[in-house]
Amino acid sequence: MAKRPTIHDVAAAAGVSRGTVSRVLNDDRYVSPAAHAAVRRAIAETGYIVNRNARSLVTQRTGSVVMVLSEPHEKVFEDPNYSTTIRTAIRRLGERDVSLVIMLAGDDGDRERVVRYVRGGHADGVLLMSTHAGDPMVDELESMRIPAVACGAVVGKENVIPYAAADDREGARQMTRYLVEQGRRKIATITGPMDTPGGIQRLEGFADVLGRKASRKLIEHGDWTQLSGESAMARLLERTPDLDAVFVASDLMAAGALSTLRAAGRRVPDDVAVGGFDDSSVAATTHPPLTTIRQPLADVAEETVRLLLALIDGGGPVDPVILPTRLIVRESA
Amino acid sequence: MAKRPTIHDVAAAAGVSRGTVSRVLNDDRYVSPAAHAAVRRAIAETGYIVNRNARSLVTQRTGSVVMVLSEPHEKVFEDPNYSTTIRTAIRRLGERDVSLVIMLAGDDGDRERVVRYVRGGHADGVLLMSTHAGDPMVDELESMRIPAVACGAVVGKENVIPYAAADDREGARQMTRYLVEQGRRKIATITGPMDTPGGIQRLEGFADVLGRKASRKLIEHGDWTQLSGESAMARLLERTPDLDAVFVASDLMAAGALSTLRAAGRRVPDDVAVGGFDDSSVAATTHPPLTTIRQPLADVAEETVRLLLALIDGGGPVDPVILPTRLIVRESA
DNA sequence: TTTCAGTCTGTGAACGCTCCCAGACGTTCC
DNA sequence: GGAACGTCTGGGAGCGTTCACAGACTGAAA
Repeated sequence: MAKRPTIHDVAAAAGVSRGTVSRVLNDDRYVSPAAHAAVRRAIAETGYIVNRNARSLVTQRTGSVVMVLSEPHEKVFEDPNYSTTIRTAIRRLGERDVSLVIMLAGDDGDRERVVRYVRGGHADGVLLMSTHAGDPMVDELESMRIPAVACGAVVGKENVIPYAAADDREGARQMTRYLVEQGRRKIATITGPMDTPGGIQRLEGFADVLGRKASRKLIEHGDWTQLSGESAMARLLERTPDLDAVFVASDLMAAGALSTLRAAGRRVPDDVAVGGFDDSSVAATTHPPLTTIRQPLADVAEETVRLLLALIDGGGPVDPVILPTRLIVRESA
Repeated sequence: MAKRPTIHDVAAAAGVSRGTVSRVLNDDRYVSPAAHAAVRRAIAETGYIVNRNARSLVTQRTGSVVMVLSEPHEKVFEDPNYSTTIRTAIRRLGERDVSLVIMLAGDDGDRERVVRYVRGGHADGVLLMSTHAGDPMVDELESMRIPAVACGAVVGKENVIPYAAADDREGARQMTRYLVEQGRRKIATITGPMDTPGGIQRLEGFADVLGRKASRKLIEHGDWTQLSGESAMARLLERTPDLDAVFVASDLMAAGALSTLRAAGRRVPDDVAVGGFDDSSVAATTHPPLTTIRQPLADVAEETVRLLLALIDGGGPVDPVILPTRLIVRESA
């Protein structure tokens, strides 16, 4: 790679000093129109690009943000929701010339690496994804005072880590109410992990509507994966063969539930109605297509990024943002 | 954030000079066991972490790699294959303490940003994903002499940008041969975009087996999306209503083709056999489950990263790697 | 003893930027 | 006419590293 022009070269070409070039670069006031023009021209002529390392060295700002994915390696990304979030984040951050570094936090080694990375001052902010309750990494990040926000609440840290999220609880209520309205009488649910907000709150919403009818026998837990949906459904069927509906806390698990039901010879929705959650891409491809709850994922991602940028820009504390969900009726319920 | 210890502090704590600390940090020879131990202890005591910016400033190495996703924004990540690649890349790079920055290159503005980023020296290497033929960004990157590899060949640059890929052509042959062996007589195909290696080579493999029987009338093009699979299938059915099999160049498009076939009242596989490609997660959830070609995606990703690291480490030119595919028989064919 | 090679250490000089200060210019106002 | 202020500019210092070099200390060979 050829030697790149430095701020010195630009200054020389423009006939001004480093200081002046730096001022126009950083949009400072106090630079004359003539100098401004000369510098702009010199920048274009020399093809100058500021060296972020040198800049970071003195400003202590890096111009990058790290997204931390707290899933065991084999599960990361299985959920298509990640995609939307990552895409949105990259785009919005990119507009501000902030770059996105992605790190995995699936095991202790990973988490230590994340902490070291952040402690090393390599990121201006942290974007937490699917962080589980009680994760010690969060405490460490917290103690460093680095701007951090979560996409979806961090259970137990709702008041210390700001977040944007869909209204999981109300979404679950919408679906449960719908199943009730459809005349279903024995409604079961497959929840997500109970250390995630989606796991907890979607179950709460379910219970809100059903009250005492939401008995322990009608509740099974999964871990968001398709496979876990299959086995949870199997357990439910065994315990309560006469159930006539199931609210599954994610589309992917619902896809798993569907295959178990099919294998067991139950017709969907005739014998058993199935409701999903997410309205992810799988929802349309299952057979029958899933009736589900749409989360405004792109909006959640946008808001998360907005919160983080606000935090980085040093505005005071920011408030969590909760966005409404919507029932999407297809054929499974 | 509290003031972080510098190499100076470590040197003072260990009773040696900056130089010696730097030497143990960079695993240089010529440092006495006593000094080495003292420095190690001082590092632990002070909680010292090297400042990458300062280091990069002098070494011209950044310790990060940028992955460039060349899809229009709305399509990025629709293909679940991305996930595997990203996950693998993060993991393998992480082991070497190299971090991964992800950038989108969906429009001209994006591509310019990527070029600026790389020209700015912010990455030690570039990992190209789904780059389309004739992309001017590639020429620019090439002219900068930055280590670059592609995950899947860059059409037209096969000899200048090293890559790792699945054996698309042979995979297509495997599927086509299988359809022929099953007694199918009128076999159509839905290809990917003809400026991508998967688009081109899977069609070539198809033609390899069918010879002159692969007539223009039996070929339709999609753009990897589910929707494009639906419409391509519709066009095929209209033109050749009596086709009895279709090889679709991706599972996602195959899912689209399946719904079109279902809507048209064709039974799969009885009336029409459908073969996919990728063995991505959708393959198992379609109805019926897709017979498809498994790509060793994780291996491809591993190899891509390996190539890039080799290039960065300054070994001479590296050779492309092509990995074998495998037929997975399910129910659609 | 001198010479030499090998090991180990400290130090000044970069790397490319921003920040801060001093100073040169106007103006405007008393 | 000079004080006071706002605008604009240049240059030194410093951010935290690595690198190259010089020098000190060994032990072995001449």
